[in-house]
Amino acid sequence: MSDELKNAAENCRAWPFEEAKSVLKRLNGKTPDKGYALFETGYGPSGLPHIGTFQEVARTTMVMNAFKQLSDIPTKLICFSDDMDGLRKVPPNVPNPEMLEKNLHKPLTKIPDPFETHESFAHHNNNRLIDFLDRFGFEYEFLSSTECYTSGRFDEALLKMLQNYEAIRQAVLPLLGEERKKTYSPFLPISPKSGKVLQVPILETSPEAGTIVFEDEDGEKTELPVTGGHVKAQWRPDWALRWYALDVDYEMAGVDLKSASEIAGNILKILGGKKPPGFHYELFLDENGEKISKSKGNGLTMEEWLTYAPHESLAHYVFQRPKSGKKLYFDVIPKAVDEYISFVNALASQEPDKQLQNPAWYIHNGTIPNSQHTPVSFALLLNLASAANADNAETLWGFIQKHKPDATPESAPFLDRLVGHAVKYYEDFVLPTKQYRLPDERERAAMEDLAARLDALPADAALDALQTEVFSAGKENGYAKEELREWFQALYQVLLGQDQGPRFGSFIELYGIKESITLIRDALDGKFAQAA
RNA sequence: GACCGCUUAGCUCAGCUGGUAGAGCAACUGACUUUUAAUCAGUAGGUCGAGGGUUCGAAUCCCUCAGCGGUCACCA
Repeated sequence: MSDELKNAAENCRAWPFEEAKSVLKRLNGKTPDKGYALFETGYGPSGLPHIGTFQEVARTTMVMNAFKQLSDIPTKLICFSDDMDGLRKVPPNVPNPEMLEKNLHKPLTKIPDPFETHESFAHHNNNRLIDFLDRFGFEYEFLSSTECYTSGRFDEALLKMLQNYEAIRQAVLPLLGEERKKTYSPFLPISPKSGKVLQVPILETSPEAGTIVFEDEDGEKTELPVTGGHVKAQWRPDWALRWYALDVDYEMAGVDLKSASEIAGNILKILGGKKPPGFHYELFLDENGEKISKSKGNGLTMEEWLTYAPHESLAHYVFQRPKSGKKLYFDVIPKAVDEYISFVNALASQEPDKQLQNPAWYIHNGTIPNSQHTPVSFALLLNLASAANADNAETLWGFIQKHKPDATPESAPFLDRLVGHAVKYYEDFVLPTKQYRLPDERERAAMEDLAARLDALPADAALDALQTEVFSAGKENGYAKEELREWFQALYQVLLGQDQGPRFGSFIELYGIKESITLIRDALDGKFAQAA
C-alpha cells in the first residue's frame, strides 16, 4: 500500500506535488547541509493576520505534505515576520494613534505596543500571528527578522551584499520609476539619532570595513556597519538576503509580488544562491469579480468565514486552483463545506492515485481523523435550521437524530461544530427576515385550544398524539378538512414568523411541550408580532 | 505600457497529461408523510467566447482576435 502510494505520488499532477517535485529537484533528492528542506512564508506585522496569511500558510503546508510523500528529507516551515520594517503609516482601528504617529518610520520592534500588552507593536502583532496559526494546528517555526539582524545571523549575507552593492543596485533599478532611481539603495541605514529606518542615498560603501556612509536626517555624514542590525536591507534585497542566509528551498507569493520576486531572484543569484521554486497565486476577488479592498469593505473576511463554517472548509477552498482568481463571497461557503465533507467521506475508499487528487488528503496530511466524518451535509443543516426554528444546537440535533439516530455530538464532533455554525447562520440570516403576524379570530381560538390540549397531555406524549392534537385543534375550531393547510400555514406565520415550517407534531416533540405552549401563548399575546 | 487570469447548462463552477460534455443550485415530474418544508427518485437543459491550425479525433495543444478582470510600473 505504501509503495503504491509512493508510486502514485511520483505520478501525481496535483499542484502541491508539482511544487514538491520542483523542491526535490532543487535539492537533487538529497538532504541539504542545514539538515532539512526549508519552506518559507512571509508576514508583515504592521497589520493583523488575515485570509491571505491563512491561505499562504495552508497552501505551503500542502506542498510540504506532498513533499513528505515524495521524500524522507526532513522538512521545516518557517513563518518569517518582517518586523524590522519601518512603520510607514498609522494603521486605522488601532489605539494610541498619536503615539504611533510620533514613532513613524521606526522599526516595528522599536515602537511601543499601542495595545500596551507586549514589548512592542511588532511583538503584539507577531503574537497575534502565532495565536492565529496555532488555532488551525499548523506546524511551523516563527522567525523574527529583527532577531536575525541583531543576532548576526544575517551578517555574512549582509557583507556579501555590500561586496556586490552596485550589481545589486543595478538589478533593482530597471523596475523603478525615474525619481526613485536617483536615490535608491539596497541598504536602509537606521539613524543612530532618531532610530528611524532611513530611505536615503548611500554616499560611500566600504566592503573591507563592512560599512556604509550616508547623510543622517540632521545632515551629518554618518558611517554604520551593515551588520548587527544597524542597517536593514530594502524590501527586495531583503527578500533575497533571507533566501540566501536561511537557504530557503520553497516560497510562494501573490501575483502582486511577481516582478519583485524576480528581482529578488536576480539578487540572490548575485549573492551566489539559486532562487527557490514557488508559484504566484492569484488574489481573491469579490462577488462581482472585482478586487477586494479593505476600504471598500467588499469580499469576505476570515472572521466571517469562520463564523459560518469551520476552518477546514476554508483550507479546502484555498486548495482549489491557486493560480486563478477566485471569488470570495458568502455563497461559496456552504459549497466549500459540503465539498470538503464529501472528500473526507470518500478518501478511505479511494485508490491511492485518487486519494492524491482529493483535497482532504492535503488538508489532513493523508490521514483523516474519524471525528471529521459527518453523515449530514451542511446544506441540509442550513435548511433544517431555517425550516425548524432551530435557534439552538439542541433543537437542531433533535432534528438531525430524526434522520440519523446514531449521530451524537460525541460521536460526530465535526458535525457538532457544523451545528454551531448553522445556528449562527440561522441567527444572522434567517431570524432577521422573520415576519410574525397576529392571528384572526378563528386562528386564535384554534391556537388557544391547541395550547389547552397540549397542557392536558402527559409530558412524555408520543409523536402521534401530538400530531393528532394539532389536527384536532384545527378541525374542531372551524377548519374543514380541505382548509387544514391554511391552519398549518397560520401556525407557521403566527408562531414562527415564516410561511413554511417543519411537521408540526415533530416540532412540538423536539421543541418541548411546555416550551411550545409558551410559544403559542406568547404569540397570542402579540409578543412576536409587536417586536417585528 | 508590461505580464497574467477568465470566457463551458438559467446561475455558480468542475472538467488533470486530447478519445462521444459533468456537479451543485434553480426549473419540471414523481414517491413518501393526516399540511407544507425537508428527504428520496427521476426529467429536461450546452455548435464548451469567435476564427484558424495540428490530429484519425480538440472544451482540452498551438496561433490570431474579442469581451471581462487582475497585478506591476509610488510604498512594502
